[in-house]
Amino acid sequence: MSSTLPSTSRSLPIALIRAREGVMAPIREMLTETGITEQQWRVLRVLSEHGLLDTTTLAERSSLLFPSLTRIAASMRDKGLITQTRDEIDRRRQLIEITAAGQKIIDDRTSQSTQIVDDIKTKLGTDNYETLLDLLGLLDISSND
Amino acid sequence: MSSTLPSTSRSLPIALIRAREGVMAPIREMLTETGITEQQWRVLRVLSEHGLLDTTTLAERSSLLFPSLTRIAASMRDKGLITQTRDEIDRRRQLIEITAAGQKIIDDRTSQSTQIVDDIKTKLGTDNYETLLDLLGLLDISSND
DNA sequence: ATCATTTCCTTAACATGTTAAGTATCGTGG
DNA sequence: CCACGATACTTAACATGTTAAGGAAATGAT
Repeated sequence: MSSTLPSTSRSLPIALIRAREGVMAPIREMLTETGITEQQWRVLRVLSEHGLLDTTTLAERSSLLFPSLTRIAASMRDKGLITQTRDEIDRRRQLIEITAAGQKIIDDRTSQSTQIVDDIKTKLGTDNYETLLDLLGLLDISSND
Repeated sequence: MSSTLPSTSRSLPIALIRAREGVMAPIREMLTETGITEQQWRVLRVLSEHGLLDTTTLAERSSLLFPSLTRIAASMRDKGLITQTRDEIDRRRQLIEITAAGQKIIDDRTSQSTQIVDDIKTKLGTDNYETLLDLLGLLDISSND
């Protein structure tokens, strides 16, 4: 007779939103100075880590939906942060690569970004931090079990 | 000299996004049948739990930004899910209340919603589930420590 | 080769996230 | 009572989330 929903104060979706907000607040603050958005930062991070990528792979690795990435990539191209080229073998594919200007943003902010993450680890404790990442991984659809 | 960012595959913000996506997917599926969005569902949940609320409190409890709630409330009013009245004491305040039609949505979906949450608990194990909520709470700014 | 299907991406439309500016009301010191 | 700042919301503007439809290139069966 489970006729009552759990209190919203103990709701997992809401807890995830609030935790994300807590984590992103200092990062967003940093990015405001840089003039890029959180999503653009994610794209730069992935491109910096993996090099040349097609749009599908990039969308997956940066956890962006395809239509969002289309717009974001166009904006980043206009800003000179990435280049878009067509795959000559499979002309449906688009290949995206980070530019020197894009890489410079990463380089300039790496130290600051690392500090923010360290602060969070300290706040939670390293063990808890790792536990949290593991538990979140269990909820991830794309890494199915 | 921490000159390298953590791999994006072990990034907390991205893990939070993906976990949220995993949790919300079945809920969103349920809500599609109902014809309301995830945020509207949250508003209904909070109103059902707490009764009459002013906009500020409602925004906070449903984890929505004020401008978003303004739009969402207007849309929900037009759908007949809530009522908006002005506070006669403090005429700046707006009081929002769930309607019978809104409550019916909650009632109709409570069982299904509970089942979804139970599935997640089972997937993680109850202990892990509680641990996860606790850890997420530590990241929440609004519940500062 | 040709047509249907699939794959990769773009566009469109609407809702929300986010920041900033604007409006109306309240409370307070002078 | 009045000017002032604070509070509670609204609007605006732009970026993203989300779903659906569309377009172009590859693939496979005939």
